[in-house]
Amino acid sequence: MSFPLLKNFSAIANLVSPKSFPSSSSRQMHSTRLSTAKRGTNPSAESNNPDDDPAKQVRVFVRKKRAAKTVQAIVEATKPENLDEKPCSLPEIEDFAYGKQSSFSRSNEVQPPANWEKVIEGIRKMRSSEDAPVDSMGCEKAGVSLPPKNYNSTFVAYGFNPFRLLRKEDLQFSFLLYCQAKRKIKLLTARAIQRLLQNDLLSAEAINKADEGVIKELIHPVGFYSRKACNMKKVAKICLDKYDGDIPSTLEELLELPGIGPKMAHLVMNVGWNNVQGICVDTHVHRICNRLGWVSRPGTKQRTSTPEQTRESLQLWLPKEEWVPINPLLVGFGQTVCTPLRPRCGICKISDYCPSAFKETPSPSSTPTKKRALVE
DNA sequence: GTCCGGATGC
DNA sequence: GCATCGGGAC
Repeated sequence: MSFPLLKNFSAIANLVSPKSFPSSSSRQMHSTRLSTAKRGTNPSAESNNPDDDPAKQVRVFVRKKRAAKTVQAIVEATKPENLDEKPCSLPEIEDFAYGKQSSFSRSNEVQPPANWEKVIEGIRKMRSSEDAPVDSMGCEKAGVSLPPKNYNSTFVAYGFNPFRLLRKEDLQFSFLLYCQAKRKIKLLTARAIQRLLQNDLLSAEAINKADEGVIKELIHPVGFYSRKACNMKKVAKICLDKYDGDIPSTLEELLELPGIGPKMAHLVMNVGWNNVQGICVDTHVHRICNRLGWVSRPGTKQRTSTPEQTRESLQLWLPKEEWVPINPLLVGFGQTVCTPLRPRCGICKISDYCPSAFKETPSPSSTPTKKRALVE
């Protein structure tokens, strides 16, 4: 089936995942779960106002809670009393105290893993001779070598005319879209952004006015286009209402936007605002750091189970200069050599330093069978 | 047919 | 923890 024409609303409604728009039954479940909290105030009628929807309130509540938790963890880890005991004059810490820059724990208990510099050097060498999708479309590529908030070359790289985007806020917002649309396959993303641009849809204002179905059609080939279109509308509205069409400039506010989690928030902070608060950990960084034995769950030697754990563990020892470049480096490495399935240890030049080298299932057929066996 | 990718709900 | 989202790559 090709992509259906989104002519009528029911077609759209069918496409949108039930999780984005809870069905009446799931809404019922939510209200049951909320019973202790909600029933006392509004026992019977369910209002038509979407803001009164308990399911929505729960989602907002959970999102805020997650955001608060992430921020709290950073704040805790970098409180002066949790850093070195002596008053410290390091610029990073002074900056942190005033909320400017770093949130960098200087815990001296965590020793960097042996040979980590050789590993990074080795990966850099491998990366310079290969070509990974992230090289041609990664956000960092545009950000690192540019002054803050200057995305023009990103757009020029895609054949856009940056001068059509006159206002700084529009650039910021479109950058967020760009990050949201960021995909493995460069052409898909480029075309999606190009189509948005051709329709003058690269500003919060325009997205806010645009029809969701139209946005879906325009970004269609990217993954999760349905939910992304929905989130784009919501983000556009929030950006207009609260940030004057710009995007938020703090981690906490970014995390409150729908569809923006820790990974995206850090990426936007790092590249969009040139304000490094943490490492942007995606599945590649998560997987590779664990394979290398670079990270572990607090107090143990076990692998981390979530990217967030990996981020916290990695930040304990990785020097801050590496916080931004580590992401494109490992993503590229993960796309070409250290692949999720059947890593190519044979061509990997750092396998001598890797405790996981040649240890993961080399046979193509074994993985599905194994998985099935585990499930059953 | 299986994997990918992050956010999210359960 | 695990499924889900959508369609392309393998």
